[in-house]
Amino acid sequence: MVQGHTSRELRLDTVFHALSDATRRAMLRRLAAGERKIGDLAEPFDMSFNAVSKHVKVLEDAGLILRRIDGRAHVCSLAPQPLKAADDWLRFYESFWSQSFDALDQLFRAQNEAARNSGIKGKRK
Amino acid sequence: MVQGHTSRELRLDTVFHALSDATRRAMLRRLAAGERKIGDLAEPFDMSFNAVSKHVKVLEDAGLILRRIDGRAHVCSLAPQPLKAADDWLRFYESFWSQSFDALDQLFRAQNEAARNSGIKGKRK
DNA sequence: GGATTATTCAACCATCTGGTTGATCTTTCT
DNA sequence: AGAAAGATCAACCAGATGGTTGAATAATCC
Repeated sequence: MVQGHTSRELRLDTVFHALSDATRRAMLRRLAAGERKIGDLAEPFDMSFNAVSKHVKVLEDAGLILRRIDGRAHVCSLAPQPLKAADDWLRFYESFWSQSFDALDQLFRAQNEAARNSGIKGKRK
Repeated sequence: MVQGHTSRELRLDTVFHALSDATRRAMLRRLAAGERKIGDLAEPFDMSFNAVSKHVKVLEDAGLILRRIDGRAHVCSLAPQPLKAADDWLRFYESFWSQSFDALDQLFRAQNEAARNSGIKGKRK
């Protein structure tokens, strides 16, 4: 019964979910170059304007973009803080991937860790 | 018609999706301490063993864990490479979040960038 | 005022998601 | 051999997701 479900966890849920779609990631890349109105964001994609509008909403709900209304146009800009939150979570694992151990090394290492930590089912059969 | 959909894109889709669930993130944290059999992974959570088994499959399909079969137990270990791929994607934005600019600074900056970069559809018709 | 532009909202649809239960399979214990 | 343990598979379900179309709203152009 761990299941903390802090608001920070919920936030990470929505941020990672927003990032799990290539269309939305491409939009963020585009916004890194500067503000874009939604129509401009839609232009490169082979889907309806409405579909793009929905993607923008997902990004907005995740806090990844800000929307400024300028006349009849909605202008979007990048809001990078949630990306930092996601990166903070990921960087916990930096030591694992930076050690360039291959699958076997990793297996060995993990086995050692398991033996030290749990001690339980060290050997079987 | 951008829509590259390289296999690397597909990979990021599945990795970010796998990370978008707090239960799965907790499992990865647990595996960072060493190998665990699926039953051990299931123990902290208030859900059926089968539900946990499905989560493990999602992580496995995303390449985030390896599974080794040991007698009747399936032993999981962390496979950190896809986490690095996700981090690589995220770090592109490091300059944005590290500059601690607030929303207004960012707006200003993005506007300048937009003026310099696009120029294209500044006005049409 | 009327047309056009930029966008949202609402309804619909197929598929995916995260959970459940029940049956099955293999391995280990006694 | 039979029971228990560890896990998968299959079917089912409610709700979310990603797309569509059509209608409505608000701002700008003529």
